[in-house]
Amino acid sequence: MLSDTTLVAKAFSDSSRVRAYVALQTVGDLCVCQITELLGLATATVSRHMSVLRSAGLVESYKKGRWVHYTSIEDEKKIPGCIKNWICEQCAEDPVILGDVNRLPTLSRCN
Amino acid sequence: MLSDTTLVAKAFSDSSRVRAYVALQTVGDLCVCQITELLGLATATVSRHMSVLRSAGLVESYKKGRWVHYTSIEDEKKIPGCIKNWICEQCAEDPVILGDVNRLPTLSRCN
DNA sequence: ACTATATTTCGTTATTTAGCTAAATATGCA
DNA sequence: TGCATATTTAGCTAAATAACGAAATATAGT
Repeated sequence: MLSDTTLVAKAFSDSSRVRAYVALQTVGDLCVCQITELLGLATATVSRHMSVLRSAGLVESYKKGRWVHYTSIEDEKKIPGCIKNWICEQCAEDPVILGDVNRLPTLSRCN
Repeated sequence: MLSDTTLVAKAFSDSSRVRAYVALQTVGDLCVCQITELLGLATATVSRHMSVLRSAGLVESYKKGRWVHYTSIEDEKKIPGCIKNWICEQCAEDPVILGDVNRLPTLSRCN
Protein backbone atom coordinates (compact mmCIF):
# COMPACT_ATOMS: atom_id res chain seq x y z
CA MET A 1 0.00 0.00 0.00
CA LEU A 2 0.89 3.60 -0.55
CA SER A 3 0.66 4.26 3.18
CA ASP A 4 3.12 1.45 3.97
CA THR A 5 5.59 3.00 1.57
CA THR A 6 5.34 6.46 3.10
CA LEU A 7 5.49 4.95 6.60
CA VAL A 8 8.81 3.28 5.83
CA ALA A 9 10.10 6.41 4.10
CA LYS A 10 9.10 8.59 7.05
CA ALA A 11 10.94 6.21 9.37
CA PHE A 12 14.14 6.67 7.35
CA SER A 13 13.64 10.41 6.91
CA ASP A 14 15.26 11.27 10.24
CA SER A 15 19.02 10.90 10.68
CA SER A 16 18.76 9.73 14.29
CA ARG A 17 16.51 6.88 13.21
CA VAL A 18 18.83 5.92 10.35
CA ARG A 19 21.74 5.89 12.80
CA ALA A 20 19.84 3.60 15.16
CA TYR A 21 18.79 1.38 12.27
CA VAL A 22 22.34 1.04 10.89
CA ALA A 23 23.63 0.32 14.40
CA LEU A 24 21.09 -2.49 14.74
CA GLN A 25 22.00 -3.85 11.32
CA THR A 26 25.61 -3.86 12.50
CA VAL A 27 25.30 -5.55 15.89
CA GLY A 28 21.85 -7.09 15.67
CA ASP A 29 20.63 -6.24 19.18
CA LEU A 30 20.74 -3.14 21.39
CA CYS A 31 18.68 -1.99 24.34
CA VAL A 32 17.12 1.46 24.53
CA CYS A 33 19.69 2.67 27.05
CA GLN A 34 22.53 1.72 24.70
CA ILE A 35 20.88 3.46 21.75
CA THR A 36 20.36 6.48 23.98
CA GLU A 37 24.05 6.45 24.86
CA LEU A 38 24.94 6.13 21.17
CA LEU A 39 22.72 8.95 19.90
CA GLY A 40 23.19 11.32 22.82
CA LEU A 41 19.51 12.24 23.00
CA ALA A 42 16.99 12.17 25.84
CA THR A 43 15.71 8.68 26.65
CA ALA A 44 12.15 9.68 25.87
CA THR A 45 13.19 10.94 22.44
CA VAL A 46 14.98 7.69 21.65
CA SER A 47 12.01 5.65 22.84
CA ARG A 48 9.81 7.62 20.45
CA HIS A 49 12.22 7.13 17.53
CA MET A 50 12.42 3.39 18.12
CA SER A 51 8.66 3.03 18.21
CA VAL A 52 8.51 4.79 14.83
CA LEU A 53 10.99 2.27 13.41
CA ARG A 54 9.03 -0.60 14.95
CA SER A 55 5.67 0.69 13.69
CA ALA A 56 7.13 0.79 10.20
CA GLY A 57 8.12 -2.85 10.58
CA LEU A 58 11.83 -2.12 10.30
CA VAL A 59 12.94 -3.48 13.68
CA GLU A 60 11.52 -5.73 16.37
CA SER A 61 11.58 -5.45 20.13
CA TYR A 62 11.38 -7.70 23.15
CA LYS A 63 11.48 -7.14 26.88
CA LYS A 64 14.20 -8.64 29.04
CA GLY A 65 13.73 -7.69 32.64
CA ARG A 66 13.64 -3.95 32.94
CA TRP A 67 15.23 -3.49 29.55
CA VAL A 68 13.63 -3.22 26.13
CA HIS A 69 15.81 -4.55 23.38
CA TYR A 70 15.50 -3.74 19.71
CA THR A 71 16.72 -6.10 17.03
CA SER A 72 17.21 -6.10 13.32
CA ILE A 73 14.78 -8.21 11.28
CA GLU A 74 16.21 -11.05 9.24
CA ASP A 75 13.02 -11.80 7.37
CA GLU A 76 12.92 -10.30 3.87
CA LYS A 77 9.16 -9.92 3.83
CA LYS A 78 9.02 -6.44 5.27
CA ILE A 79 12.07 -4.91 3.64
CA PRO A 80 14.13 -6.54 0.89
CA GLY A 81 17.79 -7.06 1.71
CA CYS A 82 18.86 -4.79 -1.11
CA ILE A 83 17.23 -1.83 0.62
CA LYS A 84 18.93 -2.59 3.92
CA ASN A 85 22.21 -2.89 2.01
CA TRP A 86 21.65 0.31 0.09
CA ILE A 87 21.03 2.27 3.27
CA CYS A 88 24.01 0.78 5.08
CA GLU A 89 26.31 1.28 2.09
CA GLN A 90 25.09 4.82 1.49
CA CYS A 91 25.94 5.68 5.07
CA ALA A 92 29.05 3.56 5.48
CA GLU A 93 31.50 6.41 4.90
CA ASP A 94 29.55 9.09 6.67
CA PRO A 95 31.62 10.46 9.56
CA VAL A 96 28.71 10.30 11.99
CA ILE A 97 28.02 6.66 11.13
CA LEU A 98 31.74 5.81 11.28
CA GLY A 99 31.84 7.35 14.75
CA ASP A 100 28.81 5.30 15.76
CA VAL A 101 30.32 2.06 14.52
CA ASN A 102 33.54 2.79 16.38
CA ARG A 103 31.67 3.55 19.56
CA LEU A 104 29.42 0.48 19.37
CA PRO A 105 31.84 -1.83 21.20
CA THR A 106 32.31 0.72 23.98
CA LEU A 107 28.62 1.03 24.91
CA SER A 108 27.83 0.01 28.46
CA ARG A 109 26.48 -3.47 28.99
CA CYS A 110 22.96 -3.85 30.27
CA ASN A 111 22.20 -7.12 32.03
CA MET B 1 26.09 9.92 3.10
CA LEU B 2 23.55 9.95 5.88
CA SER B 3 22.04 13.15 4.47
CA ASP B 4 21.57 11.58 1.02
CA THR B 5 19.69 8.73 2.63
CA THR B 6 17.35 10.98 4.56
CA LEU B 7 16.89 13.21 1.48
CA VAL B 8 15.65 10.25 -0.56
CA ALA B 9 13.50 9.03 2.32
CA LYS B 10 11.95 12.48 2.80
CA ALA B 11 11.14 12.57 -0.91
CA PHE B 12 9.22 9.31 -0.61
CA SER B 13 7.59 10.26 2.70
CA ASP B 14 4.74 12.13 1.02
CA SER B 15 2.04 10.20 -0.79
CA SER B 16 1.62 12.81 -3.54
CA ARG B 17 5.30 12.49 -4.40
CA VAL B 18 5.14 8.69 -4.40
CA ARG B 19 2.13 8.88 -6.73
CA ALA B 20 4.01 11.20 -9.10
CA TYR B 21 7.08 8.97 -8.92
CA VAL B 22 5.16 5.77 -9.67
CA ALA B 23 3.37 7.52 -12.55
CA LEU B 24 6.74 8.49 -14.03
CA GLN B 25 8.05 4.97 -13.58
CA THR B 26 4.97 3.77 -15.45
CA VAL B 27 4.97 6.12 -18.43
CA GLY B 28 8.49 7.54 -18.32
CA ASP B 29 7.63 11.15 -19.12
CA LEU B 30 5.01 13.65 -17.95
CA CYS B 31 4.82 17.43 -17.92
CA VAL B 32 3.93 19.40 -14.80
CA CYS B 33 0.44 20.17 -16.08
CA GLN B 34 -0.27 16.47 -16.54
CA ILE B 35 0.99 15.63 -13.06
CA THR B 36 -1.15 18.47 -11.72
CA GLU B 37 -4.17 16.98 -13.48
CA LEU B 38 -3.33 13.55 -12.07
CA LEU B 39 -2.86 14.62 -8.46
CA GLY B 40 -5.61 17.24 -8.33
CA LEU B 41 -3.46 19.75 -6.45
CA ALA B 42 -2.58 23.37 -7.15
CA THR B 43 0.10 23.80 -9.83
CA ALA B 44 2.41 25.55 -7.39
CA THR B 45 2.15 22.64 -4.97
CA VAL B 46 2.97 20.11 -7.68
CA SER B 47 5.91 22.20 -8.88
CA ARG B 48 7.25 22.15 -5.34
CA HIS B 49 6.78 18.38 -5.00
CA MET B 50 8.55 17.70 -8.26
CA SER B 51 11.50 19.85 -7.30
CA VAL B 52 11.82 17.81 -4.10
CA LEU B 53 11.93 14.60 -6.14
CA ARG B 54 14.47 16.14 -8.50
CA SER B 55 16.66 17.46 -5.67
CA ALA B 56 16.77 13.96 -4.23
CA GLY B 57 17.99 12.70 -7.61
CA LEU B 58 14.92 10.54 -8.18
CA VAL B 59 13.68 12.13 -11.41
CA GLU B 60 15.07 14.41 -14.08
CA SER B 61 13.53 17.35 -15.89
CA TYR B 62 13.88 19.21 -19.17
CA LYS B 63 12.17 22.17 -20.76
CA LYS B 64 10.26 21.86 -23.98
CA GLY B 65 8.77 25.17 -25.00
CA ARG B 66 6.58 26.43 -22.20
CA TRP B 67 6.35 23.02 -20.60
CA VAL B 68 8.61 21.39 -18.05
CA HIS B 69 8.74 17.63 -18.38
CA TYR B 70 9.81 15.24 -15.70
CA THR B 71 11.22 11.82 -16.53
CA SER B 72 12.18 8.67 -14.72
CA ILE B 73 15.91 7.95 -14.43
CA GLU B 74 17.23 4.79 -16.01
CA ASP B 75 20.67 4.99 -14.49
CA GLU B 76 21.12 2.76 -11.45
CA LYS B 77 23.70 5.01 -9.82
CA LYS B 78 21.26 7.12 -7.89
CA ILE B 79 18.72 4.52 -6.88
CA PRO B 80 19.12 0.76 -7.37
CA GLY B 81 16.44 -0.86 -9.47
CA CYS B 82 15.33 -3.03 -6.60
CA ILE B 83 14.22 0.04 -4.66
CA LYS B 84 12.23 1.38 -7.62
CA ASN B 85 10.66 -2.06 -7.97
CA TRP B 86 9.90 -2.37 -4.28
CA ILE B 87 8.11 0.98 -4.24
CA CYS B 88 6.13 0.25 -7.38
CA GLU B 89 5.21 -3.26 -6.21
CA GLN B 90 4.27 -2.06 -2.73
CA CYS B 91 1.90 0.46 -4.25
CA ALA B 92 0.67 -1.60 -7.19
CA GLU B 93 -2.57 -2.69 -5.52
CA ASP B 94 -3.30 0.52 -3.72
CA PRO B 95 -6.66 1.91 -4.91
CA VAL B 96 -5.27 5.42 -5.33
CA ILE B 97 -2.36 4.18 -7.43
CA LEU B 98 -4.68 1.92 -9.46
CA GLY B 99 -6.85 4.93 -10.14
CA ASP B 100 -3.81 6.92 -11.21
CA VAL B 101 -2.61 4.21 -13.57
CA ASN B 102 -6.07 3.97 -15.11
CA ARG B 103 -6.24 7.71 -15.57
CA LEU B 104 -2.76 8.04 -17.06
CA PRO B 105 -3.87 7.41 -20.67
CA THR B 106 -6.66 9.99 -20.33
CA LEU B 107 -4.44 12.91 -19.30
CA SER B 108 -4.54 15.81 -21.70
CA ARG B 109 -1.75 16.04 -24.22
CA CYS B 110 0.62 18.97 -23.96
CA ASN B 111 2.44 19.88 -27.17
C1' DA C 1 6.14 44.62 -28.21
C1' DC C 2 1.97 42.45 -26.48
C1' DT C 3 -0.80 38.58 -24.99
C1' DA C 4 -1.66 34.07 -23.44
C1' DT C 5 -0.07 30.04 -21.20
C1' DA C 6 3.12 27.20 -18.13
C1' DT C 7 5.88 27.14 -14.32
C1' DT C 8 8.29 28.86 -10.32
C1' DT C 9 8.84 31.73 -6.34
C1' DC C 10 6.92 34.24 -2.43
C1' DG C 11 4.16 34.90 1.60
C1' DT C 12 0.83 32.94 4.65
C1' DT C 13 -1.48 29.38 7.38
C1' DA C 14 -2.29 24.83 9.35
C1' DT C 15 -0.31 20.53 10.42
C1' DT C 16 3.33 17.49 11.64
C1' DT C 17 7.28 16.35 14.08
C1' DA C 18 11.77 16.36 16.88
C1' DG C 19 13.30 17.70 21.01
C1' DC C 20 12.88 18.43 25.98
C1' DT C 21 11.14 17.71 31.01
C1' DA C 22 7.99 15.69 34.11
C1' DA C 23 4.80 12.23 35.23
C1' DA C 24 3.22 7.54 34.68
C1' DT C 25 4.13 2.64 34.06
C1' DA C 26 6.77 -1.71 34.42
C1' DT C 27 10.08 -4.67 36.39
C1' DG C 28 13.55 -6.53 39.65
C1' DC C 29 15.30 -6.76 44.16
C1' DA C 30 15.67 -6.03 49.28
C1' DT D 1 5.57 -3.84 50.25
C1' DG D 2 8.80 -0.28 49.13
C1' DC D 3 12.67 1.44 46.41
C1' DA D 4 15.55 1.85 42.38
C1' DT D 5 16.00 1.59 37.50
C1' DA D 6 14.32 1.41 32.54
C1' DT D 7 11.01 2.77 29.46
C1' DT D 8 6.85 4.97 27.80
C1' DT D 9 3.42 8.54 27.69
C1' DA D 10 1.86 13.33 28.17
C1' DG D 11 2.43 18.07 27.59
C1' DC D 12 4.98 21.72 25.70
C1' DT D 13 7.94 24.58 22.27
C1' DA D 14 10.42 25.32 18.08
C1' DA D 15 11.31 23.97 13.52
C1' DA D 16 9.95 21.76 9.23
C1' DT D 17 6.59 21.10 5.75
C1' DA D 18 2.30 20.82 2.77
C1' DA D 19 -1.19 23.45 1.06
C1' DC D 20 -3.04 27.60 -1.13
C1' DG D 21 -3.35 32.11 -3.86
C1' DA D 22 -0.84 35.92 -5.75
C1' DA D 23 3.03 37.70 -7.96
C1' DA D 24 7.11 36.93 -10.77
C1' DT D 25 9.41 34.61 -14.62
C1' DA D 26 9.74 32.22 -19.07
C1' DT D 27 8.31 31.06 -23.60
C1' DA D 28 5.39 30.85 -27.96
C1' DG D 29 2.69 33.05 -31.07
C1' DT D 30 0.44 37.25 -33.02
